[in-house]
Amino acid sequence: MIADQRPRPDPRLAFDPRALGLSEPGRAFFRRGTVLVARSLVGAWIARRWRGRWYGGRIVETEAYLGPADRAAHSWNGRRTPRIEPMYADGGHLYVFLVYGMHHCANVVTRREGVAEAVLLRAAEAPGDAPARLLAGPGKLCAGLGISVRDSGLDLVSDGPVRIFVPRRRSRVRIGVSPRIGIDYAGDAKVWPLRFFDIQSAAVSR
DNA sequence: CACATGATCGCCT
DNA sequence: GGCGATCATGTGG
Repeated sequence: MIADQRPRPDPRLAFDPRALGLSEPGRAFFRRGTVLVARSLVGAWIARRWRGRWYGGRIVETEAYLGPADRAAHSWNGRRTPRIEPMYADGGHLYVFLVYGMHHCANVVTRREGVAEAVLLRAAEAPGDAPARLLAGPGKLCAGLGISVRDSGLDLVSDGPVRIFVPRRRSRVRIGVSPRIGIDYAGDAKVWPLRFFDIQSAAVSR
C-alpha cells in the first residue's frame, strides 16, 4: 500500500463534472490571448482528481499577467528562473508559487511555449452545501483543493490530476473588471484593468 | 467597518 | 538581507 503523495482536498468540494454538463477545452483554448482566457475562465471549473473522485469549484475571479512588459508579472523584464519556468511552457499548463511563506497561488499558463503569460485563479465558488467562501482567495483556493508548488508545471490538458472544465452551453455570467489586487509595487501596471470577476458571486474578494 | 499586524520562507539581489 | 499575485485576527471608532 503506497501512501498518497499529495494532500487530501476538502471533502466538501466533491462534485461530478458530467452531471453538471461540463466538458474539457483543448490546448487551443489556453493558447488564445491571456485577457480572453482570463475572461473565459470566469464561470469555468478548477478541479483536482483524488482517489478517483473530482474535487473543485466554479471560478469566479481571475487576473491576467502579461509577461515582460508587465511589472506585476513574475516574468517581468524577461525574468526566467527555475521557479518561473512553468510560465514559459505551452498554454494549458499549471504554474504554482508560494507567497508570504505560507500561501500558494495557482495560475493557468496561456499562449505558446516561450511566451510567459498566465492567469491567476483568485477565487472559486464551492459546490453543493459547502460554505460559499471556502475557496474565496488564491491561497484558500489552493488550500481547499490541496494544490501546492509540487503541482507546478502539470499539464492541465492531458490526463493529469488537475484539470479545467467549462460549461457546454455558454454561461451567462456578468463580468466585472478592475485593477489587480496586491501589486502596489508594479508602477503603471498597477492600474491596468486585468482583474475579472463574476459580479453576482459572493466568493469574490472585496 | 476600516485599518494594522504577525506568521513564515523561498527566491532574487 | 528584504520582501511578496495572502489570510486571520485584533484593535478602535
